[in-house]
Amino acid sequence: MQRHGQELAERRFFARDTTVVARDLIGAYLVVDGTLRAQIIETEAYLGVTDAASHAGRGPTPRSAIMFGPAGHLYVYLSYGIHHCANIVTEADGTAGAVLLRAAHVVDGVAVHSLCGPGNLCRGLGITLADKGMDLCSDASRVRVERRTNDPPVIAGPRIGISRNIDAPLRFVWDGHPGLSR
DNA sequence: CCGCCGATCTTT
DNA sequence: AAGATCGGCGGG
Repeated sequence: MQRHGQELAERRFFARDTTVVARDLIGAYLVVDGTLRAQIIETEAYLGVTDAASHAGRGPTPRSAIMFGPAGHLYVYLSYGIHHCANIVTEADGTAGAVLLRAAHVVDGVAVHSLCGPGNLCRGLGITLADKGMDLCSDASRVRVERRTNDPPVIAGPRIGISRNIDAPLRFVWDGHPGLSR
């Protein structure tokens, strides 16, 4: 695995405004099992009780309670009974928020490829419901986040695949990234 | 308890 | 355009 030397994201990085974190995560690296590196190229922000599209939009439920907890933990849910979707919890403890990881560009030294779509991303990185609640800020966790060292061009737009609160520009994409084909 | 429907993806 | 596939959640 290549050494990049970036700093690992601390809890205070995630414990900020969800929209800001979603934008700042573009270009950051997911490091999985210490062997797989994937640079994030697309995210979406899901807010708290004010966001009808968010799982936290109607207050905490057994599934979404983790979104109200401390930042830096992984919120994973099952989509359409088939796919896993991974989020990173944001905001101060007690305030709901999470960033959905939608696409990443894998750089493992041998094969370089993109994982487009949240289900494909989880599949490619081996993230399942078993990883729900994982603390990304713990040395013991198999998934870590490395902060980016420079700012890629980022475009904001409406989120994808939702039927409520459809206009809010809470989707963030690395503008012009070659791996972003669908 | 029952029924609906989704932060998706693949195939037709 | 539609099917796979199932758990969470809201209504009764």
